[in-house]
Amino acid sequence: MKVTLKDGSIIEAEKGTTALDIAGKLSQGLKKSALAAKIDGKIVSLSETIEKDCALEILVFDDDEGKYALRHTASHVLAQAVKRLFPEAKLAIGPAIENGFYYDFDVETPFTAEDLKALEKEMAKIIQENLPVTRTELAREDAKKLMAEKGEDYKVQLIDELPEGETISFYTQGEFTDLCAGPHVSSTGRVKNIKLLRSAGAYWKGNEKNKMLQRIYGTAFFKKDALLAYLENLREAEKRDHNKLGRELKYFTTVPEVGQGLPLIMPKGAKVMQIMQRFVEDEEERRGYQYTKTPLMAKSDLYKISGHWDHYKDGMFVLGDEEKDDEVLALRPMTCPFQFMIYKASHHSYRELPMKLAETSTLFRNEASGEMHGLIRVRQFTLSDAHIIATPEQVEDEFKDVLDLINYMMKATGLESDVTYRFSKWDPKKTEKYIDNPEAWEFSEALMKKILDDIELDYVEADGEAAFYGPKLDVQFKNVFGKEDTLFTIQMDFALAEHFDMYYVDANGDKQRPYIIHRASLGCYERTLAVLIEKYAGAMPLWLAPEQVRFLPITDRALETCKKWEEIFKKVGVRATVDSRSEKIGYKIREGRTERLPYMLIVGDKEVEDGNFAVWKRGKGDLGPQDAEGVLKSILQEIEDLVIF
RNA sequence: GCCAACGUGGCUCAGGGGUAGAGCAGCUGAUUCGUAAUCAGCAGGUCGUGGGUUCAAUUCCCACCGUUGGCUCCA
Repeated sequence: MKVTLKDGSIIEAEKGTTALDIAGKLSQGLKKSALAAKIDGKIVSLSETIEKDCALEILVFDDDEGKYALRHTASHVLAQAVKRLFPEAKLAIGPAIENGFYYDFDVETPFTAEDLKALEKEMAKIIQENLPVTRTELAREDAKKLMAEKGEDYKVQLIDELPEGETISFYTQGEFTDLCAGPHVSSTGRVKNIKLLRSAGAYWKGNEKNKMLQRIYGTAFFKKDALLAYLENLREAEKRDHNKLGRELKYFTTVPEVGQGLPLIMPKGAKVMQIMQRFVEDEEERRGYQYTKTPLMAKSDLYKISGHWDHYKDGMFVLGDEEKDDEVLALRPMTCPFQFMIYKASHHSYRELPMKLAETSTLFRNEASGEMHGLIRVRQFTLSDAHIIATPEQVEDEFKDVLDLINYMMKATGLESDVTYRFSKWDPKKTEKYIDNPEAWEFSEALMKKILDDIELDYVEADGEAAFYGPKLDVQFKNVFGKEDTLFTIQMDFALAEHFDMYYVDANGDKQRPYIIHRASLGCYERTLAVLIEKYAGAMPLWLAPEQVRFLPITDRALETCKKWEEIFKKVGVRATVDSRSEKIGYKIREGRTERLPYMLIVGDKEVEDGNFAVWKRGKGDLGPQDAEGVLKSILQEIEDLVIF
């Protein structure tokens, strides 16, 4: 029997040898670090026997599949520990996920921090016991019977939902058996380094109508050092949390009297937002966008036309009572219907298209209380919003132009390497969530896919993430906790032009329906600010820094010179201040460092005399004395280089 | 909205059934200093809010509000 290895070499093996045996033949080291195998492209456990010629790859922890196998087994070890300590717990599901694993349990009382510690100890024991993990297959009825006997109602339900003809497999380690497709590592001893991170509630099958189960999150690594490094990383990342750092650095605050999800943006935060807004508005006007200013609220009539009343009412702040009042108003959750009314206020020729209407738009969404998070999920936010009304022929180019604009914004803010793209599609099963027009969905999703493939964008597809009126391309960013949020979005809309009866007159004098692209360019400013704080750990890029330069006089004798230069810097547009307090220079520098100032220019008797600044630069430290005018010029140059490229 | 943890001066935190403490920040004064904290003094809290238990509650119990991590939802 011939087995082809990853490097193309072929070795002879007897029928019935296992993947692990072959790993051992190759090297003892590989045998030790092997976690799973890939046979003819299929991921399997190492205990899998090989019966015919095949291609074999031994997977280790550095391979994603190896990682998943190890962490998947770790989740079984957790479940086994839970069963030992809490025999009444019912098992739900327990997959490996990015950076770790979780397992959902149905228990009477939620797990406490002490429970997690005890479970971790028990898991260490199970790992110590080094129980072999073995696979068995059962017929559907036998599988159901086995799980029903054990009282595992959720597993019975899972078996019922498996498609006809599917192999039903179980994995057993010691006294513990779990329904599972695998693959797993060969024994519990391979799991080695585990850490339980937290417990949290989670709905069975992710549906809020179902029972809430208790989920335990954990992680596992092959090497202890890697686990420790990962935990250290988590702690480091949390220090960058915008919700902590943004408050510490006085970018924003919240007070109970104002309310949840309603942050108060402080001068530093407002300055960064203002800089971004000016940048966005200038750039968009250059690209042919026209700015509008529309009301923050409207009668319910408007939202009824757009469909928001039917699809989005729960998310809106409604002023008044539909039963009692003649007129019911609502704060706007979106800008589109308002700008559509502007479009409709006059007749349009195809010659005027594409028409690009932009607005720096404040929106209101009544998020549920548990959903608010710092500046990332709020109830009022300001979006650099726009709607492009175009002929069908123009849609493709316009879509590409929007992507180009977004790219430019991401380069300017330095976020381009931190984002991923998500092609958000509808879900035909969720009819209540989406406009019912299957052909239009199929058509617009196909069009969008063509554009994305055309420009060779690297994206993932996500079902059920579309807007109610059409598919989207979302630009996603992960926060310090690894949670993903949308930063920018481009949405294809085939429905609202119809709802609003928008049209243009074509070359033949006939009325035609335009296409509409909804898009946000620098996302919403609150969220973008949060993302920037996290990415830069509060050290804003020079062009966005609320305070770019601070002059530090060493003695009061240098104060006049500092004030004179402050005026000059301000005149040419550099945001500069003077720290005029009678404190020691070390104290002022320490404070400037904690505030992440990009530049501190220190002026003492020597500098006054020589016309120099002693330059302190963020990330570089003391650069020594430099010619004052030269410093100003180089700072101006540096700012320009960051924005124009 | 659901599951859980948490809530003590502006911030970080200690304490704990007999009405509260530290450091930083603030204020006042002194110091004029060369690259991460000068010294001294002063002031600041009805311990998130409201109920209950108790002779007595900031501490124990309940509700609400808020914060945090998940779930659901979403820019």
